[in-house]
Amino acid sequence: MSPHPVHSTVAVVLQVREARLQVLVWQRAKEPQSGRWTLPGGTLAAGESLEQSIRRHLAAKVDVQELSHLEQLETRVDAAVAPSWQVSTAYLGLVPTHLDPAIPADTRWHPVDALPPLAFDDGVTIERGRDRLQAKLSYTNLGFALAPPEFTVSELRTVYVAALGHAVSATNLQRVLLRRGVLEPTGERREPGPAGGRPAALFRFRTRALAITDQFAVLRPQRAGE
Amino acid sequence: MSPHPVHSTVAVVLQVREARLQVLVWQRAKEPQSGRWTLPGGTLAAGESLEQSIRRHLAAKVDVQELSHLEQLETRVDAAVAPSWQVSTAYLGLVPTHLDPAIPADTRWHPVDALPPLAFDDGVTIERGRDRLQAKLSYTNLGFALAPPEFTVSELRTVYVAALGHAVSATNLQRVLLRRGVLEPTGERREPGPAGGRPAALFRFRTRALAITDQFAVLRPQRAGE
DNA sequence: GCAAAAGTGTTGTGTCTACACCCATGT
DNA sequence: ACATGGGTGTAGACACAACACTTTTGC
Repeated sequence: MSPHPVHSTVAVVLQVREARLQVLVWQRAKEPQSGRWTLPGGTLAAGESLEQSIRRHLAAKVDVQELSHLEQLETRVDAAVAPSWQVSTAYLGLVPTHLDPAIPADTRWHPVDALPPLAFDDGVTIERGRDRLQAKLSYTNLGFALAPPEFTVSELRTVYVAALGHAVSATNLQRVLLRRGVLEPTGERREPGPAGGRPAALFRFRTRALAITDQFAVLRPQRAGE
Repeated sequence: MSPHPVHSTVAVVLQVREARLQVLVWQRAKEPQSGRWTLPGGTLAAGESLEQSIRRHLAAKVDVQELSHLEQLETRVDAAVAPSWQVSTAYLGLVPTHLDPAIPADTRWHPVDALPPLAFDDGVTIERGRDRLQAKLSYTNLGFALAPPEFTVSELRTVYVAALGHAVSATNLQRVLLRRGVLEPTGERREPGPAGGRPAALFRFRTRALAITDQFAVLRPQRAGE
């Protein structure tokens, strides 16, 4: 066993596709765990940061330009990998619905609630990524990372339903996000389809950088006062 | 430069001491950064997990039994350290107020709002640890990790004030934590001091394991319904 | 006119802060 | 009695879910 561990970075890349939250995974051709699916990633090179590393490895799978958000999840020592001693840092990456990145033949999108057999602890890592996404959808503007640049409220609703895994009321979605100043109307409207219906107003996220919009700041006095 | 990085673990150990939130730091005797203060920690050994590693290194500074909470913060590649290539994983550790761990001569507690010159990026790491603590005090029962086993509401209040850095109303603190089922009365009372005053009821945290007590779960329907 | 889809008005509920007031003790 | 510190009652602000209702379109 070498004196220093091999450090690798992996990513849970999530996107809402066909109204389901899906994760990008890659099928191992070689041992160990041949045939099983794993998260994309690879080893850390000298002189690069962890974020540079995961972006470099993902570039082989997805166009990095298409990642609308990337944040670190957790680092752990991988137990089972026999000869080499491995430390890996997991990231969460998000891709907005209007993009359909070209991916290599050995990779595939799988719904996070119907995963194939996974290698190592990747199942746990995916779950952690999904939990993080779900939590941040509630108290930040992270929706921008899943949604296209412009959308109607009901389009945004299907994204939230897929990501959160429960029903979401379009009425309340619109009101919450407008009240918090997360969405703004573009002024344009989407013309109705052949079935008719009132034309829908188009919205966009006011900013496309992560911001906390619901300070769960209990116990804080409201009038100034440090 | 070796082919693999050296992996080290460090910890932001926080405790409320003398009504201020303080962090345990250690003064470097050797270059690089001799004389500056750094976070305790050390290199990862083969066969141990990251959590085992940081607990082992901390054992030299603080009795590990006294850590009431330990969670991972962030991993990053340390830039400046000249010859060796370093990756380090930071943890947040908490010590309850009723303990006063014996610490070696080269370590000291420093208030997080009045820090001495720090080596590397340790200032940023400490800030991140404090932010995490402050956020979790709002929506979890993490107060158990700072508070002694039993306490009056006003004692708990001073802990929260020190940790959060802003005024906290004893009235509201009691009500919020009781409503959420975080605290429970022990049934005992604390006799008043020589100045008199009504005797205070004693409370304890109902559980001393981390639990989310305020689901910021906006947009979730209240009647069942997946 | 009628169906379809979007959007608004309104009500009820719960959680929170703030502040007035009451309670139990020592001197 | 009165000072000291602990605890409760209550009102107002706000955010939210739910649901009825109205608006705007196609056929």
